[in-house]
Amino acid sequence: MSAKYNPKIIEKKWQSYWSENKLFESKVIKDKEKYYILEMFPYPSGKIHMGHVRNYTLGDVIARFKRAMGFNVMHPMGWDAFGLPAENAAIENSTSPKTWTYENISTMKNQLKQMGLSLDWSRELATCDEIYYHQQQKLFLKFYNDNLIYKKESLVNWDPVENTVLANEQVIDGKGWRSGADIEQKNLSQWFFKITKYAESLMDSLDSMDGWPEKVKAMQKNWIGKSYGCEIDFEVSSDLTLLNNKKIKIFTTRPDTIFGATFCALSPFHPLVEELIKEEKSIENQVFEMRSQKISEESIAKNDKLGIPTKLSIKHPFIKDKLLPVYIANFILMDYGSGAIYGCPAHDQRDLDFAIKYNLEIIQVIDPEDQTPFDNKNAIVGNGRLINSDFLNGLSMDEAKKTIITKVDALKIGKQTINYRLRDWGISRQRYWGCPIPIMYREDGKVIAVPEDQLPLLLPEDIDLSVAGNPLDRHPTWKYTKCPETGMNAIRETDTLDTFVDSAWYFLRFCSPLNQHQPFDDEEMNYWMPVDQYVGGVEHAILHLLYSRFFTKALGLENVKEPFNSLFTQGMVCHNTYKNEEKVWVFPEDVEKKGNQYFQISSGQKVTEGPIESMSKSKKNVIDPESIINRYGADSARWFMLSDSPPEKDIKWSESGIKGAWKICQKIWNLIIQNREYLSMNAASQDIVFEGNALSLMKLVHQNLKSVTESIEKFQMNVAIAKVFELVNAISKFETVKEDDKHAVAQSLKILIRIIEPIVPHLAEECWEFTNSTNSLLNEPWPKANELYLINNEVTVVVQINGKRRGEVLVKKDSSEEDIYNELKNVSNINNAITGKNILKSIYVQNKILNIVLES
RNA sequence: GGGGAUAUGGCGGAAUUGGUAGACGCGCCAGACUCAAAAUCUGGUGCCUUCGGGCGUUCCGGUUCGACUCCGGAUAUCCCUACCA
Repeated sequence: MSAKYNPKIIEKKWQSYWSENKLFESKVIKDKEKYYILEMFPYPSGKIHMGHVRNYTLGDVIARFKRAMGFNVMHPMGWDAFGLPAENAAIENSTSPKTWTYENISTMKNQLKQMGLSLDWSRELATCDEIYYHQQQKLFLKFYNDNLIYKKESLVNWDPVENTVLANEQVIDGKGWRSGADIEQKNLSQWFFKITKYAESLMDSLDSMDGWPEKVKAMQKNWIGKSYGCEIDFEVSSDLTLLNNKKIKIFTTRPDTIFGATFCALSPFHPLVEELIKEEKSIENQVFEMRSQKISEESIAKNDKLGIPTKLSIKHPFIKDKLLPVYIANFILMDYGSGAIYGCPAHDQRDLDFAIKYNLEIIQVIDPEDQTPFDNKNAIVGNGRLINSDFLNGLSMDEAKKTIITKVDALKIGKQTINYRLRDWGISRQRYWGCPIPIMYREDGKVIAVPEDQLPLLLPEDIDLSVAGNPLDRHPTWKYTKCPETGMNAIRETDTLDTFVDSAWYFLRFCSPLNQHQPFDDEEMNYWMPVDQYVGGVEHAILHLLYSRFFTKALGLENVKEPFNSLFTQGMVCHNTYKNEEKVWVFPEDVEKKGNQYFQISSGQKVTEGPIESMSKSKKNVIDPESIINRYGADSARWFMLSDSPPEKDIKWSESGIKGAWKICQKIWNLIIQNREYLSMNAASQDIVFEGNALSLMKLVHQNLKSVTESIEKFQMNVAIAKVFELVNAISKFETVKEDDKHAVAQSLKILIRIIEPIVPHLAEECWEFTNSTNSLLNEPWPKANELYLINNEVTVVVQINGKRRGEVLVKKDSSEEDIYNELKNVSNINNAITGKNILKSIYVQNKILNIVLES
């Protein structure tokens, strides 16, 4: 027991103690209420970063708090361990993805342990563990048999140099991020999860998910993008006999504008275009060019609207002999609606731009409510009544929509439809370091699922990554196999699964991570699921969270309809950025301030301060958690992560912030040291009736205890920290005069120690030792604020005149309005203000406020 | 273009949900200790003031005895999404 606060020593000591006594290992206890707290598991990139520190500290506070509140807490941790960076790193460092990944896991696990997190490491899993992806392959087969997986041709970004598919974010300005090659659009046969089958259900349950931030729910709703509309078949009229009388199905959310339709536009990927090319060779090149144009996301928005005229027309269903010309247009998406639209230029800006460019007819069919005249430049999109529309004239837009839908339905040329923006989830990746897909292609062309008893289908380890392309595809033996039924030759699927598949069910696996026979044990799963609190970054608001919800629904679990009861999305960790004279980013540690100017220490160059941005390696504005823990200790780092900003908002890393955290840790330690003999006093102090200063202290302590408890429950950790500060300051200033005072201090300190444990667990444990308690701190229940100290016999009532604060009076609790007026006679300025005036009204809120309204 | 969020001192941020605006921290100022500095401790700190007060939660308006909080409008910033028919 040294008198100096030494986090290095005490943090090690308690981490070993917790681990040796397996204090955070969890198991099913039937008659105890469970609490499953989960933070998004990390990708093992090498080292933990400040974002992890914040995320996991937040989760840990909740885990430790709930534990103290008497819950049976499960708080597991694992690794999102498959993925492309491992392949790249393996090439750079001439190692294997597997070695690289497991080495990183070991480093990062060690770092997480140094943070003092109350994690149940006995449940640790990595998605690249054979035991994990074995079970995942079984899930794949289940979904395959349930018809939730299918294969189809799909466009991908193809890097011709690396021989591989790239994700959208790996395509920068139309070029591959590594090779710099022009990226092509290639049609590849790929596997898909039928997530769209659950679009309705995924949408519906959002409304009842009260524990989720509105923001995230809104993002998911937009992503699913439900819209009501109408499909209408148009008959083709053409000189090309092969295409004449064919049908084009269009989707529209504005069937009311059908009389304003003046052209039809097809996606360049529309099946009819394929046929058209055969007939109309002259447009083939134009179509190919248009197809290849869709490369980078940003360039799409800037693209002009282009159309290729065709020899086709479609017949207007309600205007006899009216033909609408058919164009192939670059702004029509094949995978939304039916890949074909009719254009109504007067009431859609895109259609109008297109019509102007190609000199097409423009017919106004909505007379807007605000009577704005149509200027032929700005489409009228607001509400109004129908004009120029035959039998629809005079109707409102809603009435017109209904009328048309009824009509096309009766004519059997269309129907009302619901359309979703959500698309099926493409899960094929032409990559090595991922879960192999248990499928083979037999020589007779049949697709065969690998039987369950032949799983796991393991990744080969003798691979060659030095050549571009997928090593599984090039492997000399791996992909060759035989059909288990017929013995015919077969070739394995060489694509692996998207890593989002791995993370779409890991929360289920945590319930029984060692189970060799099934993905999860039903009994354990039914006890622990759903996750009570999920904590992670908002960047996963859509994909990961939607996929996880889809998996949970697709598994058809009886008792679990949604995986995450509550979701908390924490903000990012930001930091100053600096650039030197060469416009090169400079590490903050390499910057010193002299006067008003910044200089780079290593080069002596002048440095300019850039904007505060989220920590990222590329901008070099990162702070290494490990060095912070070495210098200040994990408790200080934890404290700072919680103290400065509300958890949902971004926090700015600052030297003064971490120093402040260090200071308060030290202050608490010194406070305990100074009063240690009181802490070990053995009197039955609970029964003491405190008076005077001691009573005031107890009141403050219990009020703050209540606030801290409520703040943690509301995730307002910064407020909880503020209340702890008040507590520490009050106890520090308290002077022990009488014997009872010592007991008041002892009780206060014990409460203090207990409630800081979720925040600074090592410090708290070390302090708790002074109490000589037989109960270890972790088993000490969360204290409950004593009602006795929460009640005040005297209250301050604020007195307002005409709504403005003019003074206050200290009165007995529950005093009447009359009592207040009596007291006011002694308050000169108020008394002066009201004497001789006519009191119009007097509003009195007991124990709070008296507002006197005077005649002016 | 569509959707969402936010706006409070020099700074990060509180405010029991309509009832003392600015808790707590940082910074700053003053003092104590010190030969001195660091550290620590004590006190002060929204703005203006003729010391009576006046003004203050982005701006304009409304509801109310009373508005940071509710309603209408404007501005700014941020995030998501993006030719979704």
